[in-house]
Amino acid sequence: MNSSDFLTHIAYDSVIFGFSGEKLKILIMKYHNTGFYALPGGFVLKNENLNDAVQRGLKERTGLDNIYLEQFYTFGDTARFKPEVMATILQSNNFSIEDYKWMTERFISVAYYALINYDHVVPTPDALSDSCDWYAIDALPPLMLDHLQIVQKALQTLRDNPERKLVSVNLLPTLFTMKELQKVYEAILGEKLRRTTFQRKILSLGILKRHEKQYSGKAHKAPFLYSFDV
Amino acid sequence: MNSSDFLTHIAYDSVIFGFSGEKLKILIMKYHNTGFYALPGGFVLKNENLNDAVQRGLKERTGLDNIYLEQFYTFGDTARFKPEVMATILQSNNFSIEDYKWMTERFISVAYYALINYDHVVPTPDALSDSCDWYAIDALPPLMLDHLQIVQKALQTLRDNPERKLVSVNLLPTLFTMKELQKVYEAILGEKLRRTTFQRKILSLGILKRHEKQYSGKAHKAPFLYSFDV
DNA sequence: TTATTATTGTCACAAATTGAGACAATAATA
DNA sequence: TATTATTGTCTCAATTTGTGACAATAATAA
Repeated sequence: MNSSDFLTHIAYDSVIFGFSGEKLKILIMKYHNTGFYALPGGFVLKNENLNDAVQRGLKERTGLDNIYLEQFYTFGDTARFKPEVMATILQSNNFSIEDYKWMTERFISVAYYALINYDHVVPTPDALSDSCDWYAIDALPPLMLDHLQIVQKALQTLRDNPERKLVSVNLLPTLFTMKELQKVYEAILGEKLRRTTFQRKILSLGILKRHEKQYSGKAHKAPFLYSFDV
Repeated sequence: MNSSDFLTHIAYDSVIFGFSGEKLKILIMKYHNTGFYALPGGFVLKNENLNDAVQRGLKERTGLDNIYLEQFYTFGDTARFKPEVMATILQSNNFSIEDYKWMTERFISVAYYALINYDHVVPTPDALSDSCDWYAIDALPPLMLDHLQIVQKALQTLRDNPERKLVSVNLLPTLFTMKELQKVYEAILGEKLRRTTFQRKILSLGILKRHEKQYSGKAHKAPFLYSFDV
């Protein structure tokens, strides 16, 4: 695969949300020697569907495979074009600026978000990056270019329709308790919810299947386990 | 302006919704000599914001100026790449295929929708097209490429959040009656609404300002006129 | 065995929202 | 002056949501 296999001027960026009991976090990559923090992103092959490119690129860059991605906005301001940033990254990785000239041109970036249960995956950085870590959404490092703006728009999109997207399907293990489900909603919405109202509401949607109880060893009534049934 | 001023592989398409008392309609262009029906679309200049390109292009192609546009999806499947279609259009307009080779390459298209009151504007076709007409959403001509799919996704987006986007602002004249407003909602949602419930609900949102009555000359009580107050 | 503790599932009642119809108040016409 | 069509508003029922109460556990401590 070489430079000329990619569509020029088109990139994607992804906001990978993870959840693990308490907080909503985001996957951030750090580029070698530059100190640049960035969202996982990449390019589209000339004969590849845009959506497939995102799946492929994400697998290559983070090791994450087969995750549910939702496109939410395409960023195309000229202000996001900072040729010196990409030049610095290329140089730090000993890529020839001549060969990768197309990478220093302006890009329009299609942004996606994904939701995963981060206990079940270990993201691994690719050759361009020296790390690939989770950061809580209220404690992000300084992100390069307009990536903070991209994160904020992703979060807004998520908050605007938490039920329609059935986000929790991907953020929880197959079987989960009502309390765990509630914590997902609270993390996304950024506010506490009332236990009884939440339980009644979510059950009335008819999307949950009830299973056996979960005996945790704690000194109290054991909660039922649920799975999504849609 | 010549070919090399544009970003390669990036296009936009727009779904312009119009309303005039009864039905929701869409603006469709017809290309010279080809019989192709298409959404108004265009390309992005190298030093131009994506959103500005759409405004500019729409003005050039249809004469519509300064309208509220909302980006809703970016279409990037390889299946939408049909080089022979663009070649046919170029030939029918006596454009040299050599000079406009970039136009026959694959495009990823960012789609926008707009909402306008179509009594107040007269869209006029550009040089590429021989017409620029309104079609009811349930009586569209056969559209080229994936343009029908784009229309359907636009409509879905609109239906999913008719209030958040305050769509009616742009579909109605400055002053309008409650009945006219109700008809807009009915056209978008594709269903009848209950008069009293609708009126109570919309008034409770506090986004309307009441003005003098409208004496239409009909033999019944005159309705108040409203405007949006946000 | 028997309290104790923390949490869960469910119910009950109030408050708020929505559904559905009734009805009086008009503008014009007959 | 009655008639007609439509509008603004009210009422009451039905549904949904907010809020707290409470009994039913699963483990632990006495």
